[in-house]
Amino acid sequence: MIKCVKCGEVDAIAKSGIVRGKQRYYCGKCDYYFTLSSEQPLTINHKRHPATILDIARELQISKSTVSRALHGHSDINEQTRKAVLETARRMEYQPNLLAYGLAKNKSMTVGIIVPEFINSFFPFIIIGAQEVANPAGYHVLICQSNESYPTEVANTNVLLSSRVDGLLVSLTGETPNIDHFKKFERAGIPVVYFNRVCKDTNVSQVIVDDYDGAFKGVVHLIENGCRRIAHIAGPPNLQISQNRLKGYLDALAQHGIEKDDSLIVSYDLNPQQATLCAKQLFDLPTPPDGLFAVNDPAAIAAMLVAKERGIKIPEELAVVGFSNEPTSALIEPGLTTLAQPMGDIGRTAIKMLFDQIESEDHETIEPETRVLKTTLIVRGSSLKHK
Amino acid sequence: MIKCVKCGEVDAIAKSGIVRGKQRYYCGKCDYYFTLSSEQPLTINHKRHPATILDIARELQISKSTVSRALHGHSDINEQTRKAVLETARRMEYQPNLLAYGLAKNKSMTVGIIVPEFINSFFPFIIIGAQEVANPAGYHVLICQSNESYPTEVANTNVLLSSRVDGLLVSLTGETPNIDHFKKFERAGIPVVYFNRVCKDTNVSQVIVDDYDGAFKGVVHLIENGCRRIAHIAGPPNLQISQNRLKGYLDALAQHGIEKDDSLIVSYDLNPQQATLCAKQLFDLPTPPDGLFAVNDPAAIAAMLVAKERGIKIPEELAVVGFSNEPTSALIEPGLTTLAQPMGDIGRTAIKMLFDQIESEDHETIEPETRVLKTTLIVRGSSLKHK
DNA sequence: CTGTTAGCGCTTTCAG
DNA sequence: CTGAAAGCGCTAACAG
Repeated sequence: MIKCVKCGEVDAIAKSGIVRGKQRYYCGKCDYYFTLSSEQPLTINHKRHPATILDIARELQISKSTVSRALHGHSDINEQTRKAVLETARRMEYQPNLLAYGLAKNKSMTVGIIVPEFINSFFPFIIIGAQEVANPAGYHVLICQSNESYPTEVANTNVLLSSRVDGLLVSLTGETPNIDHFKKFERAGIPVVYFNRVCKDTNVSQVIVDDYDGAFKGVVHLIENGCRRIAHIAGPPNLQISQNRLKGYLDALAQHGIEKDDSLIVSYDLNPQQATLCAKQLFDLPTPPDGLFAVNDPAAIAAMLVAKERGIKIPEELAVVGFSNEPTSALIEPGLTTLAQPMGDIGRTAIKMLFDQIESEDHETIEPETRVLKTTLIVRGSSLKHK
Repeated sequence: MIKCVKCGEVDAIAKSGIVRGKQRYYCGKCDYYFTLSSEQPLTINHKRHPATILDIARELQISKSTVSRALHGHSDINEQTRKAVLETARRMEYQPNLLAYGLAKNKSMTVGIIVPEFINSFFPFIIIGAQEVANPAGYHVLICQSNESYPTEVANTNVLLSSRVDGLLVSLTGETPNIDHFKKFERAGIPVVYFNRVCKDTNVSQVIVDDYDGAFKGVVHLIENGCRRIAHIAGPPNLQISQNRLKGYLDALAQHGIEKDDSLIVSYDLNPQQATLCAKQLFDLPTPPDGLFAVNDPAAIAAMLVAKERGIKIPEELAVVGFSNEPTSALIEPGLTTLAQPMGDIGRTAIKMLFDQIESEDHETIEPETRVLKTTLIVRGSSLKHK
């Protein structure tokens, strides 16, 4: 309710245009034009209730539809009105209620991302890449950790479904047997892009690196450095990365006339302790390996620690190659030779593909696509026998 | 012929009255009541529209309030009705719409957490601790990265305000000059708990470690190992951790009769590259240090790399102590002596304090509290001159 | 024990 | 260019 600043009248007050971004009023009783100075205390009590568009509307004596339009820079809006709304919003510390927005638009402006863990730097780098694209577009990223546990991954999908995410990025756990739990998203019309740890299912969008090629390059590098008995700490068999890296390893051996020795291939479930056990098992072999290709850096590093403990000299007695180029690989001694993955690119590419699907009116029309990025062999001390 | 919808039995089926106009059946084999409507194909089209309580209500010919009550295990509900609702919900793949729930209850079941970065493992471990408490309580954690940038931190606060988080956990950036931007939460009645990187403001709830004590212990350890010229790579002056660790360093020196030398104290803005520069500056001194206490592990490790590059022997010519016990500290060579922080505990404690405030009806009544956790000196090779 | 009704804050036709 | 009104999915009195 507006009160004339001159005579105090409340009934005979009419709006009379907007000047300098402020609503001007006219008092019919004392024939006086005035604007409400911004010094006036606002009527909201933030304690009870954050400012809403209705508060702004009331303050300005306009409708909330107009406020909504002004806030979104709708074209059909008077410039003065727009300014006044924006100014009042600022003064009231108005923050749009994303819950209400999401409910009305059926769009949460949030994308989910499920990663197996974020203690190592690999997934954080990917998440950062994804956020670099998402945030400027006005989207938030809801990060879930499956903790390498299949049930947790399933639970995560339900959380994200409840949060009504507009899209989902996933890297599977080492024990995920199938992707049935992601079919729910498909049914709900929510696009999903898999990255890094994907499943056999080819009918999905995914971003991966050329694991076969990377593994091949890594193992060839070991062979060229004189290794003949090359062991492999492999990943869980359900993951494509494990299968492809194993294949790259095997093909590199075959192509160089080295016979495959099954006792040199041990499987690791991505659990750090198990990597240590795998390494011990390999070093306990009657004829221990002179080279090691591990499915990832943490496993390679765990093996290096075991080797050091046992006095096995790296790289002289054992040359080691990892996968991913975790920052730690450059810090340990000797430095770990590894296959660098473009982590930021993986995140950016994956979320761009996701946005393509989100933005396309009809998600069906987008063909599932597999984007394959390249790895780079980073040579460090752990593999250079002759030097 | 009637078939049990649960176990498929056909013989042990009996009629069991009529509920809401439908013939109800009872399966004696699996002790289950059902009506035939459940056999009918569901009417929802998930593509257009995920199941809502209204869909369940229509299917069961009951009101949506009843569905709501059944779903939340409200006591005043018929057990049979509850079961029917739950079963239908399952069949319809019903997922509660958190946006609608939040709007209605004015509670998003989400707490925000702002961390400066999550490439190092320190903050991830804290986040995991927080999630361990939050998830079982039905809360989600919305993770924001301020990226050590004050403007980004301010932007993050607005995002979280819009998301209507029920509470906030924050660790400040190295350049945050004040906490005015968090006052918005106070005004909105949203509790905030600061952790690790806090501000001078004592009138807030916070979880920190005893930085002074940790630094003191670390520096005394260096002195006891024969260091006399101990340098300090200090953190940004706006942070309490920097001030307190510096103070611990200074007091340890004073208490052992070692005079303070300002040229041995260099300040670092938490930017990795700058740590390297700081180290170089110290090693370029006419009389270089024989000991180094760094405000955190990344700085200590950066300094160790510079030292190695220059052929400075660690620990013989330079003993090093870091802070936090990042996993990498155990992997580099020599191992980095450091002050372990109970990261999981920090996260768990902080979010418990937050929940205490969220759950208390009147947030005002909770007195701001500062919880101080202990650090532990982890001695590794980087500091053991006599061995 | 269950149904009715009125919002929560925002968007979005549809009329002016 | 602006307003009125309906509705997004859910909760919460208030009646029965």
